[in-house]
Amino acid sequence: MQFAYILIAYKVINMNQDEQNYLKHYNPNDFDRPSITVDIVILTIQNKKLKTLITKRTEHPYKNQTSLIGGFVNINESLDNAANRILEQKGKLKNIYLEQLYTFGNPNRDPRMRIISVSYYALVEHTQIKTQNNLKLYDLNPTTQTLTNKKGNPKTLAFDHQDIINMTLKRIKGKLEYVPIGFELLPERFTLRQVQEVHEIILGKQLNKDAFRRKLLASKLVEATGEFETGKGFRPAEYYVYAEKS
Amino acid sequence: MQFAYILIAYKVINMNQDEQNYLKHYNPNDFDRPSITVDIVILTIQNKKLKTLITKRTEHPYKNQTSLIGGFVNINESLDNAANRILEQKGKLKNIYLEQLYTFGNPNRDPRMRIISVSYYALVEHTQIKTQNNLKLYDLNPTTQTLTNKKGNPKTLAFDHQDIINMTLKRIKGKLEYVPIGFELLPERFTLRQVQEVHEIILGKQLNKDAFRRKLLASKLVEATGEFETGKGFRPAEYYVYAEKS
DNA sequence: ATAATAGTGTCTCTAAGACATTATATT
DNA sequence: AATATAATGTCTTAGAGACACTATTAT
Repeated sequence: MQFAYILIAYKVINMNQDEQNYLKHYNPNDFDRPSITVDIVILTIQNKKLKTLITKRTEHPYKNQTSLIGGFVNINESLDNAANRILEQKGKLKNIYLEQLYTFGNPNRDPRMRIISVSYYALVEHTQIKTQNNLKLYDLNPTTQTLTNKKGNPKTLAFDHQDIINMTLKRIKGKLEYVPIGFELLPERFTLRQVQEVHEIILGKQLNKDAFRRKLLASKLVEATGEFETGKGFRPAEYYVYAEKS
Repeated sequence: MQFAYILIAYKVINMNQDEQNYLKHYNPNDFDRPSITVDIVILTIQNKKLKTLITKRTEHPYKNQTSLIGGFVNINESLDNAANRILEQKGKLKNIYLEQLYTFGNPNRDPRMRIISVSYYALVEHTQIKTQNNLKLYDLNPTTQTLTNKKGNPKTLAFDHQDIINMTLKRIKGKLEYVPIGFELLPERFTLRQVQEVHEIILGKQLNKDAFRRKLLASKLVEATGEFETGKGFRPAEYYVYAEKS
Protein backbone atom coordinates (compact mmCIF):
# COMPACT_ATOMS: atom_id res chain seq x y z
CA MET A 1 0.00 0.00 0.00
CA GLN A 2 3.04 2.21 0.21
CA PHE A 3 5.34 3.22 -2.62
CA ALA A 4 8.88 4.45 -2.31
CA TYR A 5 9.94 7.12 -4.75
CA ILE A 6 13.57 7.71 -5.60
CA LEU A 7 14.40 11.36 -5.46
CA ILE A 8 17.10 12.57 -7.80
CA ALA A 9 18.77 15.70 -6.49
CA TYR A 10 20.11 18.17 -9.01
CA LYS A 11 20.90 21.83 -9.04
CA VAL A 12 19.44 24.27 -11.51
CA ILE A 13 19.97 27.97 -11.88
CA ASN A 14 16.33 28.71 -11.30
CA MET A 15 15.65 27.75 -7.70
CA ASN A 16 11.87 27.99 -8.08
CA GLN A 17 11.94 25.56 -10.97
CA ASP A 18 14.05 23.29 -8.82
CA GLU A 19 11.64 23.53 -5.92
CA GLN A 20 8.62 22.95 -8.13
CA ASN A 21 10.21 19.85 -9.52
CA TYR A 22 10.92 18.57 -6.06
CA LEU A 23 7.35 19.09 -5.01
CA LYS A 24 6.04 17.33 -8.11
CA HIS A 25 7.87 14.18 -7.14
CA TYR A 26 7.12 14.40 -3.44
CA ASN A 27 4.95 11.56 -2.26
CA PRO A 28 3.15 12.24 1.02
CA ASN A 29 2.52 8.53 1.52
CA ASP A 30 6.19 7.79 2.06
CA PHE A 31 5.72 7.91 5.83
CA ASP A 32 3.25 6.44 8.26
CA ARG A 33 1.12 9.20 9.61
CA PRO A 34 -1.10 9.51 12.68
CA SER A 35 -4.68 10.71 12.49
CA ILE A 36 -5.65 14.04 13.96
CA THR A 37 -8.75 14.82 15.96
CA VAL A 38 -10.03 17.90 17.71
CA ASP A 39 -11.63 17.46 21.15
CA ILE A 40 -13.50 20.30 22.79
CA VAL A 41 -14.25 20.98 26.44
CA ILE A 42 -17.45 23.02 26.36
CA LEU A 43 -17.95 24.91 29.60
CA THR A 44 -20.93 26.81 30.85
CA ILE A 45 -22.40 28.01 34.14
CA GLN A 46 -25.96 27.10 35.11
CA ASN A 47 -27.60 27.43 38.53
CA LYS A 48 -24.34 28.74 39.94
CA LYS A 49 -22.50 25.56 38.96
CA LEU A 50 -19.85 24.87 36.34
CA LYS A 51 -21.02 22.37 33.75
CA THR A 52 -19.62 20.74 30.66
CA LEU A 53 -21.32 19.38 27.57
CA ILE A 54 -20.72 15.66 27.18
CA THR A 55 -21.80 13.10 24.62
CA LYS A 56 -22.26 9.35 24.71
CA ARG A 57 -20.19 7.38 22.25
CA THR A 58 -22.31 5.35 19.83
CA GLU A 59 -19.36 3.54 18.27
CA HIS A 60 -16.33 1.59 19.37
CA PRO A 61 -13.99 2.11 21.07
CA TYR A 62 -15.42 3.05 24.49
CA LYS A 63 -18.90 2.46 23.06
CA ASN A 64 -21.65 3.79 25.36
CA GLN A 65 -19.15 5.67 27.49
CA THR A 66 -19.22 9.42 27.95
CA SER A 67 -16.71 11.55 26.10
CA LEU A 68 -15.94 15.06 24.99
CA ILE A 69 -17.31 16.41 21.74
CA GLY A 70 -14.72 15.77 19.05
CA GLY A 71 -14.00 14.58 15.55
CA PHE A 72 -11.44 14.14 12.84
CA VAL A 73 -9.72 17.08 11.21
CA ASN A 74 -10.38 17.16 7.49
CA ILE A 75 -7.38 17.19 5.21
CA ASN A 76 -8.09 20.69 3.94
CA GLU A 77 -9.33 22.58 6.96
CA SER A 78 -7.40 24.44 9.63
CA LEU A 79 -7.51 23.25 13.23
CA ASP A 80 -9.61 26.24 14.27
CA ASN A 81 -12.03 25.60 11.43
CA ALA A 82 -12.27 21.95 12.40
CA ALA A 83 -13.04 22.92 15.99
CA ASN A 84 -15.75 25.34 14.90
CA ARG A 85 -17.25 22.84 12.49
CA ILE A 86 -17.35 20.08 15.09
CA LEU A 87 -18.78 22.51 17.62
CA GLU A 88 -21.59 23.25 15.18
CA GLN A 89 -22.20 19.75 13.82
CA LYS A 90 -21.88 17.80 17.03
CA GLY A 91 -22.42 20.40 19.71
CA LYS A 92 -25.11 22.45 17.93
CA LEU A 93 -23.24 25.62 18.86
CA LYS A 94 -22.21 28.47 16.58
CA ASN A 95 -20.00 31.54 17.07
CA ILE A 96 -18.66 30.46 20.39
CA TYR A 97 -15.54 31.60 22.26
CA LEU A 98 -12.96 28.94 21.46
CA GLU A 99 -9.32 28.61 22.41
CA GLN A 100 -6.70 25.99 21.68
CA LEU A 101 -5.52 24.27 24.84
CA TYR A 102 -2.92 21.55 24.31
CA THR A 103 -2.10 18.68 22.00
CA PHE A 104 -2.23 15.18 23.42
CA GLY A 105 -0.14 12.66 21.56
CA ASN A 106 0.49 9.61 23.69
CA PRO A 107 0.83 6.73 21.16
CA ASN A 108 -1.62 4.55 23.08
CA ARG A 109 -4.29 7.09 23.91
CA ASP A 110 -6.60 5.51 21.33
CA PRO A 111 -6.78 1.70 20.95
CA ARG A 112 -7.65 1.88 17.24
CA MET A 113 -4.48 3.49 16.03
CA ARG A 114 -2.24 6.47 16.55
CA ILE A 115 -4.52 9.45 17.03
CA ILE A 116 -3.25 12.83 18.12
CA SER A 117 -5.82 15.11 19.70
CA VAL A 118 -5.61 18.87 19.48
CA SER A 119 -7.79 20.00 22.37
CA TYR A 120 -9.80 23.20 22.64
CA TYR A 121 -12.00 24.70 25.28
CA ALA A 122 -15.15 26.70 24.61
CA LEU A 123 -17.01 29.07 26.91
CA VAL A 124 -20.74 29.43 26.33
CA GLU A 125 -23.66 31.21 27.95
CA HIS A 126 -25.90 28.39 29.17
CA THR A 127 -29.11 29.43 27.35
CA GLN A 128 -27.36 28.80 24.04
CA ILE A 129 -26.92 25.13 24.78
CA LYS A 130 -29.56 22.75 23.46
CA THR A 131 -29.21 19.47 25.30
CA GLN A 132 -30.69 16.40 23.62
CA ASN A 133 -30.53 12.60 23.75
CA ASN A 134 -26.87 12.39 23.15
CA LEU A 135 -25.74 15.74 24.41
CA LYS A 136 -25.93 16.36 28.12
CA LEU A 137 -24.67 18.88 30.65
CA TYR A 138 -22.77 17.31 33.52
CA ASP A 139 -21.63 19.08 36.67
CA LEU A 140 -17.90 19.69 36.77
CA ASN A 141 -16.46 20.40 40.19
CA PRO A 142 -13.56 22.78 39.49
CA THR A 143 -11.76 21.81 42.69
CA THR A 144 -11.99 18.01 42.64
CA GLN A 145 -12.13 18.03 38.80
CA THR A 146 -14.86 15.40 39.07
CA LEU A 147 -17.70 15.02 36.60
CA THR A 148 -21.14 14.04 37.93
CA ASN A 149 -24.49 13.50 36.22
CA LYS A 150 -27.87 14.87 37.32
CA LYS A 151 -28.23 12.19 39.99
CA GLY A 152 -24.85 13.14 41.42
CA ASN A 153 -23.13 9.97 40.24
CA PRO A 154 -19.50 10.36 39.21
CA LYS A 155 -18.77 9.79 35.53
CA THR A 156 -15.59 8.49 33.97
CA LEU A 157 -14.65 9.61 30.51
CA ALA A 158 -13.39 7.73 27.47
CA PHE A 159 -9.77 7.97 26.25
CA ASP A 160 -7.65 10.57 28.08
CA HIS A 161 -10.51 13.03 28.11
CA GLN A 162 -10.31 13.47 31.87
CA ASP A 163 -6.74 14.74 31.38
CA ILE A 164 -8.03 17.24 28.86
CA ILE A 165 -10.64 18.47 31.32
CA ASN A 166 -8.05 18.73 34.08
CA MET A 167 -5.78 20.82 31.91
CA THR A 168 -8.67 23.05 30.88
CA LEU A 169 -9.49 23.76 34.51
CA LYS A 170 -5.86 24.49 35.29
CA ARG A 171 -5.62 26.85 32.33
CA ILE A 172 -8.76 28.85 32.96
CA LYS A 173 -8.03 29.09 36.69
CA GLY A 174 -4.59 30.44 35.90
CA LYS A 175 -6.05 32.92 33.47
CA LEU A 176 -8.74 34.09 35.87
CA GLU A 177 -6.17 34.84 38.55
CA TYR A 178 -4.77 37.70 36.56
CA VAL A 179 -7.28 38.62 33.89
CA PRO A 180 -11.09 38.34 33.87
CA ILE A 181 -12.25 36.01 31.10
CA GLY A 182 -15.67 35.01 32.37
CA PHE A 183 -17.71 37.30 30.10
CA GLU A 184 -18.27 34.56 27.55
CA LEU A 185 -20.10 32.58 30.21
CA LEU A 186 -22.53 35.42 30.93
CA PRO A 187 -25.40 36.93 28.95
CA GLU A 188 -24.70 40.10 26.98
CA ARG A 189 -25.82 42.31 29.86
CA PHE A 190 -24.64 41.29 33.30
CA THR A 191 -24.16 42.72 36.76
CA LEU A 192 -20.80 43.03 38.49
CA ARG A 193 -21.99 40.51 41.07
CA GLN A 194 -22.53 37.97 38.28
CA VAL A 195 -18.97 38.42 37.06
CA GLN A 196 -17.71 37.87 40.57
CA GLU A 197 -19.88 34.76 40.90
CA VAL A 198 -18.35 33.26 37.76
CA HIS A 199 -14.88 33.81 39.18
CA GLU A 200 -15.85 32.38 42.55
CA ILE A 201 -17.40 29.28 41.00
CA ILE A 202 -14.38 28.50 38.84
CA LEU A 203 -11.74 29.38 41.41
CA GLY A 204 -13.67 27.61 44.15
CA LYS A 205 -13.18 30.38 46.68
CA GLN A 206 -14.83 33.57 47.90
CA LEU A 207 -13.48 36.85 46.59
CA ASN A 208 -13.44 40.29 48.19
CA LYS A 209 -16.39 42.21 46.78
CA ASP A 210 -14.96 45.73 47.04
CA ALA A 211 -11.58 44.85 45.63
CA PHE A 212 -13.14 42.83 42.83
CA ARG A 213 -15.38 45.70 41.76
CA ARG A 214 -12.60 48.27 41.93
CA LYS A 215 -10.22 46.12 39.91
CA LEU A 216 -12.83 45.21 37.30
CA LEU A 217 -13.93 48.83 36.82
CA ALA A 218 -10.32 50.03 36.73
CA SER A 219 -9.54 47.49 34.00
CA LYS A 220 -12.03 49.28 31.70
CA LEU A 221 -13.13 45.86 30.49
CA VAL A 222 -16.75 46.56 31.37
CA GLU A 223 -19.01 49.47 30.58
CA ALA A 224 -22.09 50.61 32.51
CA THR A 225 -25.30 50.62 30.48
CA GLY A 226 -27.49 52.84 32.69
CA GLU A 227 -30.00 49.97 32.80
CA PHE A 228 -30.89 48.09 35.97
CA GLU A 229 -32.19 44.73 37.10
CA THR A 230 -35.85 44.40 37.99
CA GLY A 231 -37.89 41.93 40.01
CA LYS A 232 -35.38 41.45 42.81
CA GLY A 233 -36.49 42.21 46.37
CA PHE A 234 -33.64 44.63 46.94
CA ARG A 235 -31.75 47.44 45.35
CA PRO A 236 -31.31 46.58 41.66
CA ALA A 237 -27.81 46.26 40.27
CA GLU A 238 -26.73 48.09 37.17
CA TYR A 239 -26.21 46.11 33.98
CA TYR A 240 -22.79 46.22 32.39
CA VAL A 241 -21.56 45.08 28.99
CA TYR A 242 -18.19 43.72 27.95
CA ALA A 243 -16.05 46.45 26.40
CA GLU A 244 -13.43 44.84 24.21
CA LYS A 245 -10.07 46.55 24.51
CA SER A 246 -9.74 49.20 21.82
CA MET B 1 -4.02 3.54 -3.00
CA GLN B 2 -6.88 3.60 -0.51
CA PHE B 3 -9.23 0.75 0.31
CA ALA B 4 -12.67 1.03 1.81
CA TYR B 5 -13.65 -1.61 4.30
CA ILE B 6 -17.27 -2.39 5.02
CA LEU B 7 -17.88 -2.59 8.72
CA ILE B 8 -20.62 -4.94 9.84
CA ALA B 9 -22.07 -3.86 13.17
CA TYR B 10 -23.37 -6.57 15.46
CA LYS B 11 -24.04 -6.92 19.14
CA VAL B 12 -22.58 -9.64 21.30
CA ILE B 13 -22.98 -10.28 24.97
CA ASN B 14 -19.29 -9.86 25.58
CA MET B 15 -18.57 -6.22 24.90
CA ASN B 16 -14.82 -6.74 24.90
CA GLN B 17 -15.14 -9.40 22.24
CA ASP B 18 -17.27 -6.98 20.26
CA GLU B 19 -14.74 -4.19 20.63
CA GLN B 20 -11.84 -6.46 19.74
CA ASN B 21 -13.62 -7.52 16.61
CA TYR B 22 -14.26 -3.94 15.67
CA LEU B 23 -10.64 -3.05 16.10
CA LYS B 24 -9.55 -6.06 14.03
CA HIS B 25 -11.49 -4.73 11.07
CA TYR B 26 -10.57 -1.12 11.58
CA ASN B 27 -8.44 0.22 8.76
CA PRO B 28 -6.48 3.36 9.62
CA ASN B 29 -5.99 4.12 5.94
CA ASP B 30 -9.67 4.87 5.40
CA PHE B 31 -9.05 8.58 5.80
CA ASP B 32 -6.55 11.03 4.42
CA ARG B 33 -4.23 12.05 7.19
CA PRO B 34 -1.89 15.00 7.66
CA SER B 35 1.74 14.56 8.66
CA ILE B 36 2.89 15.73 12.06
CA THR B 37 6.10 17.52 12.86
CA VAL B 38 7.57 18.95 16.01
CA ASP B 39 9.30 22.35 15.79
CA ILE B 40 11.35 23.68 18.66
CA VAL B 41 12.30 27.23 19.59
CA ILE B 42 15.56 26.84 21.48
CA LEU B 43 16.30 29.90 23.59
CA THR B 44 19.43 30.86 25.45
CA ILE B 45 21.09 33.96 26.82
CA GLN B 46 24.65 34.86 25.83
CA ASN B 47 26.47 38.15 26.34
CA LYS B 48 23.33 39.59 27.90
CA LYS B 49 21.33 38.95 24.75
CA LEU B 50 18.52 36.54 23.99
CA LYS B 51 19.46 34.10 21.23
CA THR B 52 17.85 31.21 19.43
CA LEU B 53 19.35 28.18 17.75
CA ILE B 54 18.59 28.13 14.06
CA THR B 55 19.43 25.74 11.25
CA LYS B 56 19.74 26.13 7.53
CA ARG B 57 17.50 23.93 5.45
CA THR B 58 19.43 21.60 3.15
CA GLU B 59 16.36 20.30 1.36
CA HIS B 60 13.31 21.68 -0.36
CA PRO B 61 11.07 23.44 0.40
CA TYR B 62 12.67 26.69 1.55
CA LYS B 63 16.06 25.19 0.67
CA ASN B 64 18.96 27.26 2.08
CA GLN B 65 16.62 29.33 4.21
CA THR B 66 16.86 29.46 7.99
CA SER B 67 14.35 27.55 10.07
CA LEU B 68 13.66 26.20 13.52
CA ILE B 69 14.94 22.80 14.53
CA GLY B 70 12.23 20.27 13.79
CA GLY B 71 11.32 16.91 12.38
CA PHE B 72 8.60 14.37 11.82
CA VAL B 73 6.94 12.57 14.70
CA ASN B 74 7.45 8.83 14.45
CA ILE B 75 4.35 6.69 14.43
CA ASN B 76 5.15 5.09 17.79
CA GLU B 77 6.59 7.90 19.87
CA SER B 78 4.85 10.49 22.00
CA LEU B 79 5.08 14.17 21.10
CA ASP B 80 7.33 14.87 24.07
CA ASN B 81 9.60 11.99 23.10
CA ALA B 82 9.73 13.24 19.53
CA ALA B 83 10.70 16.71 20.75
CA ASN B 84 13.45 15.31 22.96
CA ARG B 85 14.73 13.05 20.20
CA ILE B 86 14.86 15.87 17.66
CA LEU B 87 16.49 18.14 20.23
CA GLU B 88 19.20 15.53 20.64
CA GLN B 89 19.62 14.43 17.02
CA LYS B 90 19.36 17.80 15.33
CA GLY B 91 20.12 20.24 18.12
CA LYS B 92 22.82 18.18 19.90
CA LEU B 93 21.11 18.93 23.21
CA LYS B 94 20.10 16.47 25.92
CA ASN B 95 18.06 16.80 29.09
CA ILE B 96 16.80 20.26 28.34
CA TYR B 97 13.84 22.16 29.77
CA LEU B 98 11.12 21.69 27.18
CA GLU B 99 7.51 22.81 27.10
CA GLN B 100 4.76 22.39 24.55
CA LEU B 101 3.64 25.73 23.14
CA TYR B 102 0.91 25.54 20.50
CA THR B 103 -0.12 23.51 17.49
CA PHE B 104 -0.08 25.18 14.11
CA GLY B 105 -2.37 23.63 11.54
CA ASN B 106 -3.02 26.01 8.70
CA PRO B 107 -3.57 23.75 5.65
CA ASN B 108 -1.13 25.73 3.51
CA ARG B 109 1.67 26.24 5.98
CA ASP B 110 3.82 23.72 4.11
CA PRO B 111 3.84 23.64 0.28
CA ARG B 112 4.54 19.90 0.14
CA MET B 113 1.40 18.67 1.78
CA ARG B 114 -0.70 19.05 4.86
CA ILE B 115 1.69 19.20 7.78
CA ILE B 116 0.62 20.05 11.29
CA SER B 117 3.35 21.33 13.58
CA VAL B 118 3.28 20.83 17.33
CA SER B 119 5.62 23.51 18.59
CA TYR B 120 7.77 23.44 21.70
CA TYR B 121 10.16 25.86 23.30
CA ALA B 122 13.35 24.91 25.09
CA LEU B 123 15.41 26.92 27.57
CA VAL B 124 19.14 26.16 27.71
CA GLU B 125 22.20 27.49 29.46
CA HIS B 126 24.37 28.83 26.64
CA THR B 127 27.53 26.80 27.39
CA GLN B 128 25.61 23.62 26.59
CA ILE B 129 25.05 24.69 23.01
CA LYS B 130 27.52 23.46 20.42
CA THR B 131 27.13 25.56 17.33
CA GLN B 132 28.41 24.10 14.07
CA ASN B 133 28.09 24.53 10.31
CA ASN B 134 24.41 24.13 10.19
CA LEU B 135 23.47 25.14 13.68
CA LYS B 136 23.84 28.79 14.59
CA LEU B 137 22.81 31.14 17.36
CA TYR B 138 20.99 34.21 16.11
CA ASP B 139 20.05 37.24 18.17
CA LEU B 140 16.37 37.46 18.95
CA ASN B 141 15.12 40.87 19.99
CA PRO B 142 12.31 40.10 22.43
CA THR B 143 10.60 43.43 21.81
CA THR B 144 10.68 43.69 18.01
CA GLN B 145 10.64 39.86 17.72
CA THR B 146 13.26 40.22 15.01
CA LEU B 147 15.97 37.68 14.29
CA THR B 148 19.41 38.94 13.28
CA ASN B 149 22.65 37.15 12.43
CA LYS B 150 26.14 38.00 13.73
CA LYS B 151 26.50 40.85 11.27
CA GLY B 152 23.23 42.35 12.48
CA ASN B 153 21.35 41.50 9.32
CA PRO B 154 17.69 40.59 9.79
CA LYS B 155 16.76 37.01 8.95
CA THR B 156 13.45 35.70 7.68
CA LEU B 157 12.41 32.19 8.56
CA ALA B 158 10.96 29.37 6.51
CA PHE B 159 7.31 28.29 6.83
CA ASP B 160 5.37 29.98 9.63
CA HIS B 161 8.33 29.70 11.97
CA GLN B 162 8.31 33.41 12.71
CA ASP B 163 4.77 32.97 14.09
CA ILE B 164 6.05 30.20 16.34
CA ILE B 165 8.81 32.44 17.65
CA ASN B 166 6.36 35.28 18.23
CA MET B 167 4.09 33.05 20.24
CA THR B 168 7.02 31.70 22.25
CA LEU B 169 8.04 35.23 23.21
CA LYS B 170 4.49 36.10 24.16
CA ARG B 171 4.20 32.99 26.29
CA ILE B 172 7.46 33.32 28.20
CA LYS B 173 6.92 37.04 28.76
CA GLY B 174 3.51 36.29 30.20
CA LYS B 175 4.96 33.61 32.41
CA LEU B 176 7.83 35.79 33.63
CA GLU B 177 5.42 38.51 34.71
CA TYR B 178 4.07 36.38 37.49
CA VAL B 179 6.49 33.54 38.08
CA PRO B 180 10.28 33.36 37.62
CA ILE B 181 11.18 30.75 35.02
CA GLY B 182 14.61 31.93 33.96
CA PHE B 183 16.63 29.41 35.98
CA GLU B 184 16.93 27.07 33.03
CA LEU B 185 18.83 29.79 31.17
CA LEU B 186 21.41 30.14 33.92
CA PRO B 187 24.23 27.92 35.14
CA GLU B 188 23.58 25.76 38.18
CA ARG B 189 24.95 28.40 40.55
CA PHE B 190 23.88 31.97 39.85
CA THR B 191 23.67 35.32 41.55
CA LEU B 192 20.43 37.18 42.15
CA ARG B 193 21.62 39.88 39.78
CA GLN B 194 21.89 37.27 37.02
CA VAL B 195 18.30 36.18 37.55
CA GLN B 196 17.21 39.80 37.34
CA GLU B 197 19.23 40.25 34.14
CA VAL B 198 17.48 37.32 32.50
CA HIS B 199 14.13 38.86 33.33
CA GLU B 200 15.19 42.27 32.11
CA ILE B 201 16.50 40.90 28.83
CA ILE B 202 13.35 38.94 28.04
CA LEU B 203 10.88 41.56 29.23
CA GLY B 204 12.87 44.33 27.58
CA LYS B 205 12.62 46.65 30.54
CA GLN B 206 14.49 47.56 33.72
CA LEU B 207 13.24 46.06 36.96
CA ASN B 208 13.45 47.39 40.48
CA LYS B 209 16.41 45.74 42.18
CA ASP B 210 15.15 45.80 45.76
CA ALA B 211 11.65 44.60 44.94
CA PHE B 212 12.99 41.88 42.65
CA ARG B 213 15.31 40.51 45.33
CA ARG B 214 12.66 40.64 48.03
CA LYS B 215 10.09 38.87 45.88
CA LEU B 216 12.53 36.22 44.66
CA LEU B 217 13.77 35.43 48.15
CA ALA B 218 10.22 35.41 49.52
CA SER B 219 9.19 32.91 46.83
CA LYS B 220 11.60 30.37 48.33
CA LEU B 221 12.51 29.35 44.77
CA VAL B 222 16.20 30.03 45.36
CA GLU B 223 18.54 28.90 48.08
CA ALA B 224 21.75 30.58 49.22
CA THR B 225 24.86 28.42 48.92
CA GLY B 226 27.26 30.35 51.18
CA GLU B 227 29.65 30.56 48.21
CA PHE B 228 30.61 33.80 46.53
CA GLU B 229 31.81 35.12 43.19
CA THR B 230 35.51 35.86 42.77
CA GLY B 231 37.57 37.92 40.39
CA LYS B 232 35.17 40.86 40.19
CA GLY B 233 36.48 44.29 41.08
CA PHE B 234 33.79 44.84 43.64
CA ARG B 235 31.94 43.15 46.43
CA PRO B 236 31.26 39.57 45.37
CA ALA B 237 27.68 38.39 45.12
CA GLU B 238 26.51 35.21 46.79
CA TYR B 239 25.74 32.21 44.62
CA TYR B 240 22.25 30.77 44.79
CA VAL B 241 20.78 27.51 43.46
CA TYR B 242 17.30 26.77 42.19
CA ALA B 243 15.22 25.10 44.89
CA GLU B 244 12.42 23.16 43.27
CA LYS B 245 9.15 23.51 45.13
CA SER B 246 8.81 20.67 47.62
C1' DA C 1 42.18 55.11 48.64
C1' DT C 2 39.07 54.33 44.65
C1' DA C 3 35.67 52.14 41.96
C1' DA C 4 31.99 49.27 41.45
C1' DT C 5 28.51 46.39 42.86
C1' DA C 6 26.24 43.52 46.92
C1' DG C 7 23.18 43.66 50.36
C1' DT C 8 20.24 46.01 54.08
C1' DG C 9 17.18 49.38 56.10
C1' DT C 10 13.65 52.84 55.80
C1' DC C 11 10.28 55.88 53.86
C1' DT C 12 6.62 56.58 50.46
C1' DC C 13 3.01 55.20 47.57
C1' DT C 14 -0.32 52.17 45.65
C1' DA C 15 -3.61 48.71 45.82
C1' DA C 16 -6.01 45.07 48.28
C1' DG C 17 -8.84 43.88 52.28
C1' DA C 18 -12.05 45.13 56.01
C1' DC C 19 -15.70 47.59 57.50
C1' DA C 20 -19.18 51.10 57.77
C1' DT C 21 -22.66 53.85 55.58
C1' DT C 22 -25.99 55.22 52.33
C1' DA C 23 -29.13 53.95 48.37
C1' DT C 24 -33.00 51.52 46.34
C1' DA C 25 -35.82 47.95 44.89
C1' DT C 26 -39.75 44.32 46.58
C1' DT C 27 -42.76 42.56 50.10
C1' DA D 1 -41.42 49.50 57.80
C1' DA D 2 -38.55 45.44 56.97
C1' DT D 3 -35.30 43.13 54.19
C1' DA D 4 -31.78 42.29 51.16
C1' DT D 5 -28.36 43.65 48.20
C1' DA D 6 -26.01 47.70 45.45
C1' DA D 7 -22.79 51.09 45.56
C1' DT D 8 -19.66 54.31 47.80
C1' DG D 9 -16.38 56.00 51.21
C1' DT D 10 -12.74 55.42 54.62
C1' DC D 11 -9.37 53.13 57.42
C1' DT D 12 -5.90 49.50 57.72
C1' DT D 13 -2.51 46.53 55.88
C1' DA D 14 0.73 44.46 52.56
C1' DG D 15 3.82 44.91 49.09
C1' DA D 16 6.23 47.49 45.38
C1' DG D 17 9.25 51.37 44.30
C1' DA D 18 12.69 54.84 45.62
C1' DC D 19 16.54 56.02 47.97
C1' DA D 20 20.17 56.06 51.26
C1' DC D 21 23.64 53.68 53.57
C1' DT D 22 26.96 50.07 54.74
C1' DA D 23 29.83 45.98 53.12
C1' DT D 24 33.31 43.88 50.34
C1' DT D 25 36.29 42.92 46.70
C1' DA D 26 40.16 44.09 42.96
C1' DT D 27 43.14 47.52 41.38
